[in-house]
Amino acid sequence: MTETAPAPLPPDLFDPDCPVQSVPVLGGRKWTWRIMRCLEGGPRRFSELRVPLTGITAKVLAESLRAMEQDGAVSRTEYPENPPRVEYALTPLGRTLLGPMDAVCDWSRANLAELLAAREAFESAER
Amino acid sequence: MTETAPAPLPPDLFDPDCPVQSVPVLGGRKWTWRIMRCLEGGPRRFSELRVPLTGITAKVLAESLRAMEQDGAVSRTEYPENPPRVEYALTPLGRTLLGPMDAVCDWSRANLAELLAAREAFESAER
DNA sequence: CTGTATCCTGAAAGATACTG
DNA sequence: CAGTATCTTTCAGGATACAG
Repeated sequence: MTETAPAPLPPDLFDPDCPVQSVPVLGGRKWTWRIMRCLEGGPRRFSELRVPLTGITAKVLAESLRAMEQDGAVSRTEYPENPPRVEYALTPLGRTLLGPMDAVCDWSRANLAELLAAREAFESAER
Repeated sequence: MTETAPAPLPPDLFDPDCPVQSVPVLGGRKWTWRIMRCLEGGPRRFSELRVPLTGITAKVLAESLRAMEQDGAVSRTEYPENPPRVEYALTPLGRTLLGPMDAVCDWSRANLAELLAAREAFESAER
């Protein structure tokens, strides 16, 4: 058995219809992770979100929030006042995502140095 | 204390230089998660990867692999044979990412139904 | 077999101006 | 305050052909 027998592949995960492919809420959007973090501490208004999310435009924030609302991770509450007030908050479903997100964030922090070193080494090797 | 005092925001995570912002390896790419999974069982050749990754083009696979190699998550070993053989494998660093990835994948599987329901409810409410 | 070289498309993001 | 309406930019991704 010295032959390199190809190890078996995981069964699912490879058809386009697999749940994980939709990697919901996180799907390719740039700001979703940070928005989730901003809402972690409680409900926030539109303008309150814009402050910590440096550089985000109103348009992109509105689009992102609507996508997250659509996926059931964020709720939007409109108060019929003047001037208008709207509050965004994590739903119970959204909160359950914080744990898995932490796992990835912690990994990023813990391995950032090694990762940057790898990038530098790659640069050096290429030239 | 009936006033809605804005809860404090997490300290970091919001400046553009924060480690987590680079969310390495995963950064916005469409195929990285699946490629990681394909390599989980052991080293694989370029053409072996193309099979389970239905629909990926050679160009995109090559680009993705190079990005992952650059981040130190994947190693590339070239064998000077004819015809040429190249094997890709997860590095030790890459392997440590599998755990956090599992957390998100498991979440996706566990909450897919609720998520799809939320999308339908959103559709209904909009019209 | 393992890629690269072009060209093209589409979706997200950014800039700017304006509205209820 | 909380967005929308346009327009432009950017870049990952896809299609196809070709190369070492």
